[in-house]
Amino acid sequence: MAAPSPTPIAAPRPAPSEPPLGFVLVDAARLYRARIDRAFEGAGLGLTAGEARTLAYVDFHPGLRQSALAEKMNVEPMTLVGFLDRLEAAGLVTRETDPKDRRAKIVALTPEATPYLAGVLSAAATARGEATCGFTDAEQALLRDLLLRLRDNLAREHRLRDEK
Amino acid sequence: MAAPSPTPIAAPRPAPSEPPLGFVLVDAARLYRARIDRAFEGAGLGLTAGEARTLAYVDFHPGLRQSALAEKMNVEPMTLVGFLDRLEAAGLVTRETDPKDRRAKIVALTPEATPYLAGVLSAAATARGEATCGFTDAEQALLRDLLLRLRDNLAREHRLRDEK
DNA sequence: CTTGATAGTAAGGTTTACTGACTATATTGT
DNA sequence: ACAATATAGTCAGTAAACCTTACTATCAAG
Repeated sequence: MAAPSPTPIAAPRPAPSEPPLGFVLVDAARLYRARIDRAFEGAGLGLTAGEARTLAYVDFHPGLRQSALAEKMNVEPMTLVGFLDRLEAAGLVTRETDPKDRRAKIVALTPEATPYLAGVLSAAATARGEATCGFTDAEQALLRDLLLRLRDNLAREHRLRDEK
Repeated sequence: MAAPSPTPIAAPRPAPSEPPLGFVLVDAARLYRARIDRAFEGAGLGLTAGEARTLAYVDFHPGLRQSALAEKMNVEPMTLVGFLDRLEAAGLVTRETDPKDRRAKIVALTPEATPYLAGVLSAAATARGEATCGFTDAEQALLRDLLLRLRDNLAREHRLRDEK
């Protein structure tokens, strides 16, 4: 066995046997997003995933300024502008000048948004049901908790980098 | 219970208290991808996340045709073409005509790919370590298993839709 | 009242991924 | 044998989501 061949081919890498966590996560998210896009399309809401996400976040966190909303969503303010532009053009949100700071704008849902929001949550629930087929409630909750922790880890880092 | 007030404002929605699973997943994946992109950029590999993912998949599943590789990656064949074009131009993969079917091409890594692959795996490990900061090994494995199941649920559905 | 920070935006680019049309090759029915 | 058809890959064009850079309007402090 002395002087083993230089193994010019097929080095003895540890063979991860399955793709690393990040690949699985990115794959799962891509499929999930595609599924949600289709669900929204089928629901005839005329909303993209990003717009729908914005709508839901405005509902979860009402009365925020754009910058604060962008931070909650972990997107750059400029990314949010595009979403809000389309939602505002569709009459689903308003941008009202903050009386305390006329540079800032407060985002709010219009009454017209209510059925859209319901459609968004319903489509999201459909997609979720399909994705978590075979999951127990406990597993589903566990997955969400793990993802929340992971997201917060990354968001913290992201923010540190921005503030530099 | 008779004739409850019509609650004209602020309907009693169940108040999800936290964003639904799908939103958390998409958020987490976006941050993860951004983190990986930065890691690759910092590593000076000159690869995007998609290209790196392709490289890793070719390594996990050597000798596949493009169509089979695309299916493994859960992307459309056309999406894979772009990744392979750039990887081939960079001299990291080859497309060799399958002797059994001259329409088909077998994707393989070149020797030059080895250090890139190592860099990819290393950058992925760094990002993973940051994302799963505070996770036990068991939690990390659990998360991966849950995501794998979720991904397979969605991939199955995706495939059914395609074959229609 | 100027100097500097902040909120939002306009412009433009990158990555990822899709659909539909096309070419070359293979397979199958008659 | 050969026309009909299916398949593997590709070209072209499109779209979503996100980013960076630079600009305007407003505010806050010296």
